[in-house]
Amino acid sequence: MSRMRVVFMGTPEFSVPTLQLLIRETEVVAVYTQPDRPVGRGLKLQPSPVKALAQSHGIPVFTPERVSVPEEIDRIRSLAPDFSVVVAYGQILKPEVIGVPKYGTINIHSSLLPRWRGAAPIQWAILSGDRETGVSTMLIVPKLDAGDILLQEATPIQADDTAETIHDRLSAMGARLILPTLEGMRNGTITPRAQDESQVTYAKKLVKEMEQLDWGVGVGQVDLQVRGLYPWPGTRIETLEGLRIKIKKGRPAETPATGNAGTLQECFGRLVLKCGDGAYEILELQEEGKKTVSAGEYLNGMRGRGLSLPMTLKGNPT
RNA sequence: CGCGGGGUGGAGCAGCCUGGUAGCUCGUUGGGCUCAUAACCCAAAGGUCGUCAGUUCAAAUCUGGCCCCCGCAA
Repeated sequence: MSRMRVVFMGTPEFSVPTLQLLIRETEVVAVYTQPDRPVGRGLKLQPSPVKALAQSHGIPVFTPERVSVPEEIDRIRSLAPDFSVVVAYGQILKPEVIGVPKYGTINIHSSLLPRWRGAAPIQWAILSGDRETGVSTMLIVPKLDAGDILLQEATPIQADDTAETIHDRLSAMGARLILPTLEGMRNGTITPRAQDESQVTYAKKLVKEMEQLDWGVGVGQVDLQVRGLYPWPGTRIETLEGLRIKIKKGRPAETPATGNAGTLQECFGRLVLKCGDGAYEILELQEEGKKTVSAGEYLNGMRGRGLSLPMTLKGNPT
């Protein structure tokens, strides 16, 4: 059986496992990714993870600001691809681009569609307290994440899962799903399934401001935010003294804390945040400009600085 | 030249502005108390204060170069 000719479109780390697999099992004739961006301290221009991988395999890489222009469409057409595979590319494809490949343009989306169409499906699944999430392969249509579903695989969201752990898991799961999807589409053994529009939810893009913790909500919701927004944008609290602290890891406390909501306190040697309806134990945190430390280390440092608990947080509960 | 914080015994921090005995909390080791303990008490070990050079009678502290780490922004 001849190897399938694939055009790959993707950009971040999430796309890498799928590209790796495609490079091994198919003929990747071209890779499209976002142009190099200034990234990191010093704002040096950095290639995307996808670009770095493709180049290391000698695959032609294209980084147009807009892929849906005649020049690029002609180029893709000349490559005569069997499929285009799109994984977190970061550009909207026009119908003329979608229509080029012989068997179709396939997308890997990190949710169990029709739930969580949009930009941040992993985070919203956690923030909403979903019991499970997963990946879907689907046909790309001009409407955002609305194409027919091809294959899906689910994974439970555990109590200690964060957006980071789910991201890594779904990234690998997506890669596992791509070959069966392509083969199924080429052989006609997969029947595209329309999304149930009544079940659609949208995962709107995350913004920096979401890091601000509303400590007036319940402990359960605080836990969902800490895990769902980790590692970005994270969860931040600020004390009246002006300490700006990011909660990196935590969990609902085993023992209820006394005192008012919105105070940071020490409780049996543990660092605890009193919320609307209980106490949240902070396990790892990071003060602005400093490195991440465990709660125990942070308490030690506080004593060295002459600071003492409890401390009151800024912000108003809803 | 994007903005900013930091490198001090094993860990996390203070001291630096206003140069002149190395401080705090924890950990480690030994001893004590206790039926017992992650609790408490006593004692001890452990640091060329990132690095190179300069100023000075004297530098963790002031000046300049270099290395490394981190936050923001993207």
